[in-house]
Amino acid sequence: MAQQPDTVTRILDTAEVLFAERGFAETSLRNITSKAKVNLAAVNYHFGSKKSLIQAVFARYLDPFTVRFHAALDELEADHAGGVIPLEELLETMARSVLEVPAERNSLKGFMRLLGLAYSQAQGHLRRYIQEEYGSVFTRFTELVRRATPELPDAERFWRLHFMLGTVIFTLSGLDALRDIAEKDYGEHVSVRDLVRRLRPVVVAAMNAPLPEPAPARREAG
Amino acid sequence: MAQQPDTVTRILDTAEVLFAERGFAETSLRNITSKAKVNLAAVNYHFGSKKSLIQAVFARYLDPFTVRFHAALDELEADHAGGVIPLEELLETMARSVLEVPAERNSLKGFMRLLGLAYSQAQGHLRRYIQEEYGSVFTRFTELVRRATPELPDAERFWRLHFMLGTVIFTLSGLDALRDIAEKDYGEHVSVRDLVRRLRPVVVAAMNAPLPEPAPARREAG
DNA sequence: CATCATTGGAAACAATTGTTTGAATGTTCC
DNA sequence: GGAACATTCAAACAATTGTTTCCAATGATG
Repeated sequence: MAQQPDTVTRILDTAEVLFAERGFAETSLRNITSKAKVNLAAVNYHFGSKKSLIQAVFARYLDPFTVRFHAALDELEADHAGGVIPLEELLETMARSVLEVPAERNSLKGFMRLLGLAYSQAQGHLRRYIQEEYGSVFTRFTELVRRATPELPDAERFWRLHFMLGTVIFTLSGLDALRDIAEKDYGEHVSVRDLVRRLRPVVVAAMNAPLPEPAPARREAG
Repeated sequence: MAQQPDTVTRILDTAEVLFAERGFAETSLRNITSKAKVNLAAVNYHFGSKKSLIQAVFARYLDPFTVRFHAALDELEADHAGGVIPLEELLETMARSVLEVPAERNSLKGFMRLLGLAYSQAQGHLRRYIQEEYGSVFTRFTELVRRATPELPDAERFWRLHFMLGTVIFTLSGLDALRDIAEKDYGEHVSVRDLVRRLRPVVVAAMNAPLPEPAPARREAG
């Protein structure tokens, strides 16, 4: 019989799945511990609190991701030796880094749902935690995007990046439901890699879209 | 002194705000009733259960929205007398309909966050409720989009519409946080209408993006 | 006047929550 | 072996949850 993973890993594995399925508040520690076949107190013993468990679930993905992404960006910058890295390559690199980490554990879908939850579930502590721990890698990325799209006003680029972030997170986090519909209506099985392939031209076109008409002059308050 | 709205309205108003701020599970009935200054039992008396209250909050937006949207589409179809309605006009009409309803109560932001929650918080009953009650409007809309984009394969259009749905919901539901950043970093106050203005060219470009390269032939399983 | 739906208040309900405790067990190292 | 430490376990804790009940007051409707 295969050796059981240790308690900490079992808790993380189970918590990850349940959080992704139901959200944080809707998943009790008893749900987790019973499904993981560990004692209830084990969570507080190993992680201290439910909050910390949530953060630990994210850290297990984001720590290797940031390492990998930084390395990939290093390589990319070396290849272009001080020059500008084209937007397509930046996006490609990001997509590859995001896909690689959870691919090792066949949990891409779960990770995407977690990312979606991190944004949507108001859980203030999580947003703060992610921002503080992993903000720098995104700052680096957006700076490279800035150089790749010099014609875009800063504010416009900021918003478009978040538009695309929404596209990706929303789609991949709701993937199961959407996949069912797509398969039923178009008889087409969709893998995550198919989705990435479909996303590529859409994201590029969106980032390169013409600038919006300028805002109408605001009337002074009477 | 201004006449207090009746109990049902006070509950709905307060629940809407609190749900949008913290999510459904994180908002207790006692939170709602104490802030709304109504008795705890009033919720179960008027709505039956917390689930029904959640659905009622949504219905208060979606009922007038569907009426308005259907009417706007009727008008649009009449204008184009059997012909094809351009994609831009369809999107414009949708945006206008979405904006009009909550604008009357100055609660656009809250409504958007609610929409985001409806998708992200796994709350199965809510998704089912919305799908069953309001699915037909979206079916009608997507059919019109189909005629406006005949060059797109059906599956591709399906995915791109959901990409854009993600863009809009994600952005508008996280609006407060994003707005703070944008205002701090770019000294620019962003209204919802500004966002819609910025979204327009992005969404159009995304829908009209070139088709992705065909999927690589799948190797047969060995 | 009588009837009935609505409000308010307080209390209790049973269930579930995250967390803590203290004893039992296992593991490690001298 | 034995001391020191880490882990597991069942049980209990205090707090909060959605829901129900009972009773009194109110206001509108017939």
